[in-house]
Amino acid sequence: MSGKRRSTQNAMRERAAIFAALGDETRLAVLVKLGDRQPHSISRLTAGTRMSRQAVTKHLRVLARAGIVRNVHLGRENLFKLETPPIESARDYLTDVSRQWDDTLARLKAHLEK
Amino acid sequence: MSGKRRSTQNAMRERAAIFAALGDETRLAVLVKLGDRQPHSISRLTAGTRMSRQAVTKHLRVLARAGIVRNVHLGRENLFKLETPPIESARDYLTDVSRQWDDTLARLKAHLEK
DNA sequence: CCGAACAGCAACCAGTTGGTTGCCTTTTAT
DNA sequence: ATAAAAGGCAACCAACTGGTTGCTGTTCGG
Repeated sequence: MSGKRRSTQNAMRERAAIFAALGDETRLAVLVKLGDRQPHSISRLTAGTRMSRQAVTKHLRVLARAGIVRNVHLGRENLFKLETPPIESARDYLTDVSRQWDDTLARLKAHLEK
Repeated sequence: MSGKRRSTQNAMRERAAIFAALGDETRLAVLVKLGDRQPHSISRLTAGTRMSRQAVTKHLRVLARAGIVRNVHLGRENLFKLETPPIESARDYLTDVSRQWDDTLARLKAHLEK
């Protein structure tokens, strides 16, 4: 059915968005800072960065759109924290791509040994 | 030492390049086609793509520069095949990021904050 | 209450990306 | 020997990205 095809294409697009979000050095640096699982304010994430606060804000928005990060407003601060599920999904996808051939072989073998 | 810091930054840049290369829907589609571990010619990869051959060529070059794909000229054909090590390295990095505060991250953070 | 800290919005800019088309070279097949 | 298949190269284009600056609004601390 074409419904299935569309859903896989959507999944594809989401994955591409996740990888694209990860495909920037400064965003990876932000993720490393968020790796302590604590919410960080934008100013905090900007400190020591040689970049403007707005630049960091834009990067955070990219990460948020990809679902890699989630934000919560607390008082005058906007706190961001790491969201692991999409990252894990992307990781699983990479395993699939690099193992496709092996999987096919394994399935074949299992079928033959039945 | 700042030599170590530079090396982690280089690793960072390489990873960003890999993720950036993966961050495009049509490139992911190419990778899926290459998932059978067999070398494919550019024309073959273009077939059924609604895209021009040159567009596919550009995408392949992006993947090649990231080390995800390797090409070999055979006669008049240019054959591309999947190269798994960088993909696996990227996957491992994602596991590190999503894992709770493991020591790889701790070391990375220490170096970046120095 | 008032200044400073935190942040959003908009405009703008240069460089990169993703794609096209046109033309040329090399290799294969008949 | 020659036409078709495979692909490289260059120019060009629109759209997106990553970054800046300037200004405004809100919330906290003294």
